[in-house]
Amino acid sequence: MVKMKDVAELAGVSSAAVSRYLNGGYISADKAERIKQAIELTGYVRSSQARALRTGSTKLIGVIVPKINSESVSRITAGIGQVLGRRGYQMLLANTDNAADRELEYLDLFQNHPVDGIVLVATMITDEHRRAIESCRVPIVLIGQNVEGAACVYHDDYEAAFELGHALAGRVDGKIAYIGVTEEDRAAGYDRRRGFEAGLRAAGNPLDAALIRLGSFTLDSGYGAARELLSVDPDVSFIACATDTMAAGALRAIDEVRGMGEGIHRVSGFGDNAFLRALTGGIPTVHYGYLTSGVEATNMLLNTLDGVEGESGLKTLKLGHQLMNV
Amino acid sequence: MVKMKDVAELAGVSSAAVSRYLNGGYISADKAERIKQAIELTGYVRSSQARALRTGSTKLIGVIVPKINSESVSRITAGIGQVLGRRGYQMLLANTDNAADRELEYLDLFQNHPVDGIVLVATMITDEHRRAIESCRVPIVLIGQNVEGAACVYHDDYEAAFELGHALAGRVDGKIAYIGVTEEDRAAGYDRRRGFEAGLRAAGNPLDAALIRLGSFTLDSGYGAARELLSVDPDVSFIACATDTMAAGALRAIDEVRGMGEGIHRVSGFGDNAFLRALTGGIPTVHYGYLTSGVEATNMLLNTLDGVEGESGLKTLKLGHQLMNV
DNA sequence: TATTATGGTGAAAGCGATTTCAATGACAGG
DNA sequence: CCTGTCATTGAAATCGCTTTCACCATAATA
Repeated sequence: MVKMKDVAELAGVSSAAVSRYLNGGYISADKAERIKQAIELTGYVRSSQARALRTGSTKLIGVIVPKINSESVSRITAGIGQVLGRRGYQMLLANTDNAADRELEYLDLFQNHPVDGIVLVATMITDEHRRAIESCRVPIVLIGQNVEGAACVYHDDYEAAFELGHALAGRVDGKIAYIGVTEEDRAAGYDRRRGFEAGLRAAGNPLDAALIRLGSFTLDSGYGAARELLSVDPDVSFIACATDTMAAGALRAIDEVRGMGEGIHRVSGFGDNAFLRALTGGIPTVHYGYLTSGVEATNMLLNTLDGVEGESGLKTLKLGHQLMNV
Repeated sequence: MVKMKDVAELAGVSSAAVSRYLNGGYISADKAERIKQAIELTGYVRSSQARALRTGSTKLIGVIVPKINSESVSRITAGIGQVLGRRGYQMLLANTDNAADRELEYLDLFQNHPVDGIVLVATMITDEHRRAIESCRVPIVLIGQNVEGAACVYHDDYEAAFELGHALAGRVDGKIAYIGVTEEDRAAGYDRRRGFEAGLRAAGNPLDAALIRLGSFTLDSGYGAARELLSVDPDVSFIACATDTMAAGALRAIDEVRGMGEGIHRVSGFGDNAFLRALTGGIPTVHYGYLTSGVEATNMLLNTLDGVEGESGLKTLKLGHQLMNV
């Protein structure tokens, strides 16, 4: 492995000069040229490990996600990766498989170890999380939740759910049921349910608390909850879900119990899943710019790290949403 | 930041002793105990950068994927991450967005830089790829393609497509069309099309070459190709696709042109997508153990790196498949 | 002419670990 | 008592880079 010293010798300069050449310090034109040639000749690449040890910066960003194989998360991740690549950073990906404690574990691992910054695609935010975020040694940005005191890029789930509920209230005859997710997930659990309820109520068609069920983000859990709802109360004619994935499960349940329908105006979701859109013609749902949230969050983080002036540093950013098919 | 020397001083030993304690060298019981206490007291964690510089190993694995937001890839990635986490490695994720040149770029970046090994979720394998893989400084495993001379974990797309074609040939009345992907993708493009054609032919119902179209892995491209097929030949009654995603697009096209049907026995795909399964009741498709392929490939790679004896090192591994809904 | 700046330069001091090496004391065998 | 093992030990050398620092020309200023 050719190292800096070799290049320096070949170019007839000191390794300090080579380092300066590489990092843009004082260097005369002719030596710069000789160094450039020597580098090309030897195929030298600098050891990021040595550089990291010396400078303390690794050009690595830790990305913590709750589950990689979900459409929303993988879109966010795509956005993050896009910006990271463009700006010369690399992504250290940690998948917690929805286990909050592994989230903390990685948060720990990352800051003690090699990353310059962290993007946390957040679900549950416990007090322990808040503490860990607070005491984080490197800059950190959250995606998907709005947490006081931390930089966040999020969508207004309450508002979106309110609008969805309000819009739906009038167009559904029969009872509306709701399949949510754990309220520990403030955004997808608490905010969406409360917003939806408030929207229905505002439209004069309040949600029957007996028709609320809890799913676990999966298609199967949506299916199971829907089956139960349909068997408990045959008057249920519409099932609103906290995610499109669960809505797909609910749809299957409805198909099984009631026969195939035209697929729309029987369930609603969140996320505007492409498959659901194509295969059902479009259920009422909320479109979020997932990719954008990854992009925005990452730009924010890197601006702080690179000290880009004029550009905004860490702050909280609310992104817009769009009601679909209502 | 507390360093090894601090721990050593507190414990009244040399830093060499602390290093030995950490790495399992000769150390007496009482000193071990004192070091243990000192570490707990100070909250010392060792700098992976310094360690990496000295040992040359980063405990980082580079993972190159063509696109993160696709079900198959994200399942594979989940499998990779699972093993990596369990075995004390971390994942450096590079998303090439389906650009073959960025694949090469990352291959380069990774081996010059900080990773101990590479998992390449492969699509197109050009000669340049082959050369890059050949000359790779670190161990590398491919997923999804079977390339001579490289360690590969793959599915037998030809065989699966053959079986699918053969099974389908008898049950479809009317013409069968095919939407494939670029044949530069040997597995998903070339093998699937050829296998499917051979299966149909073997069953005495050969594919009309005029009814073959090319998509680009996306739902929309499946939709577009299907629209065209349906307008070109009204006798087309079944559209086989190289991926479930394109099949979903084709299904939407069929729905639009011919009205909603019962959703099955009109298209087929590859990948056994969960949404498709739930929303259509199940189209004929091939189930691959994507997660398993990630797991197997990563275990193989880490076995080589860690020098696990008894366990298999780098080799090529063909995984099974399963026909669904035929 | 006497002083400052100013662009350029290399030697050398780290960054925080791992690992070689020679030295130590204890202890069994002769 | 002497010698050879053997488990332990710390000093010191690296790993490959960045960065300070002192220093040197040369140009600009007084």
